[in-house]
Amino acid sequence: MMQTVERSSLCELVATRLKALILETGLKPGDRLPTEAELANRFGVSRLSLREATKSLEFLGVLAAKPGRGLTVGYMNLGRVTEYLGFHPAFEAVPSGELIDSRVVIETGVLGHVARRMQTDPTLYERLNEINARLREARTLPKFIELDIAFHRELISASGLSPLLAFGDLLAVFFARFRESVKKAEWTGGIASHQQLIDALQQGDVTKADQILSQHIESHRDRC
Amino acid sequence: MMQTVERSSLCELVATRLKALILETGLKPGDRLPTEAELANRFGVSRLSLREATKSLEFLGVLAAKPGRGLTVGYMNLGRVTEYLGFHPAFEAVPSGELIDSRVVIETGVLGHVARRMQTDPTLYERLNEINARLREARTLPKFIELDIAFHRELISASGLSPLLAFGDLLAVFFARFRESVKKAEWTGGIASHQQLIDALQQGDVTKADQILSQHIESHRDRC
DNA sequence: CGAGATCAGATTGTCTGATAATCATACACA
DNA sequence: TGTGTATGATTATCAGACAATCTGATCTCG
Repeated sequence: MMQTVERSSLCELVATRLKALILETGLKPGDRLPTEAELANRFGVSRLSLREATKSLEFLGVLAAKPGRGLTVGYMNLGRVTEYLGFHPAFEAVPSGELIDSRVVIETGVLGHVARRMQTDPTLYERLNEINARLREARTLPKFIELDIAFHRELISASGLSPLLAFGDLLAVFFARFRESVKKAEWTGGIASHQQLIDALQQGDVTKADQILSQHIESHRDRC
Repeated sequence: MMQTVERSSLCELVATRLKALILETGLKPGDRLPTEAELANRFGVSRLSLREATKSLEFLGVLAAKPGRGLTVGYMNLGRVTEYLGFHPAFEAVPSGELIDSRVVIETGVLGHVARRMQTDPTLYERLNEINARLREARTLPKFIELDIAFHRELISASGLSPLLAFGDLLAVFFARFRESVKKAEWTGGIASHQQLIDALQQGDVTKADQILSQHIESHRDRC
């Protein structure tokens, strides 16, 4: 008998059933699941095998477990995923050009939304401006990198599109390798670009903002 | 002694050390790690605790384990992540409007790249055209949905930007709820939009393609 | 001498059972 | 009524064992 289908390990089968259980019973984040012992019994596996599955799901944030309290549906934190995906050597295979192009797509894509929201919410401009101000006072490379990441994150955040913010965070991890090689002389130019960008946005000139930002990100292309 | 800091579970500590191990020794996908027994011994934990960490990382695709062969660095498959993140009830909280806007940003953002690549690679147009042809012959809603997803995936894929393709897959999962409510009468219009889109792209008219695609995706906004 | 089959060792997969740590709840007491 | 304590429930971690499976070396036969 050809059992060509990849023999899913017990762990994966259990994970699939747990997923189905959550879906079928319509559990929401915070709701409690049956105990490990009962789930193991219900699925017909040992408690250990069940634990390997719950641990994996817990790692993703799908589930949360506390001693004395039991298993609950988790609140899904993408940070864990980005942390363990971003470092991975498999992603070094992604050509630098694709990373840059992808960032340009996402960051320029949100500019229209940002400009529109700036009209009604003045704190957006203030927050971006404040980060850029702190950027001017940065004296060390790590500090500069930290604030530069914060600026671009705030930019996407200002669009109010949370899915893109999650994507941006993931991209930022991969992008770290570029920023390491930034020369100190280039700081000033970068900060000036930021300022032109947010000023253009506040004036509602999306086309100009787009042009500035594209050029700003493209400047990484020479390196690496 | 205030130990207010969240006491990371052993599993998480081990996962962190495993990550560090891969980074420090510069292991690449396919390379072998020490055995579970040795790692457990090195980290000072039981083999079971170590296994919970490796299982979690295996789930993400960071590691791969085979009996008789040992642990190796994995090839990182994002499909697993999207499968278990996409279904999660926590994401139902994301407003529909944000999902639509995010999709517009990504899909219209790649149009320029697609049009450029179409100039040198005629198979891109052919592939999109073929999916749309099969779309015309679809008779059931599930088949229609499947092909519609395939079309939009192919569109992003044609840009050659693999990071955005991964994001698009993730978004597609969340988007499933919209497609369920598509009326049969709307199929025809959608297919026509697809055709106008790829024709505009082949002619290099990115502005026109942008306009068609935006309107096409925006049409979902009424539903929900 | 070479190629295929076979066997032994190594390694992960899974199980059983037990103890410690932690939390939620009910209860007794002031 | 409010508070502190005790109890039970539940997960966290451990130890040891056996089965399943793969890798690589050895052996046999042409």
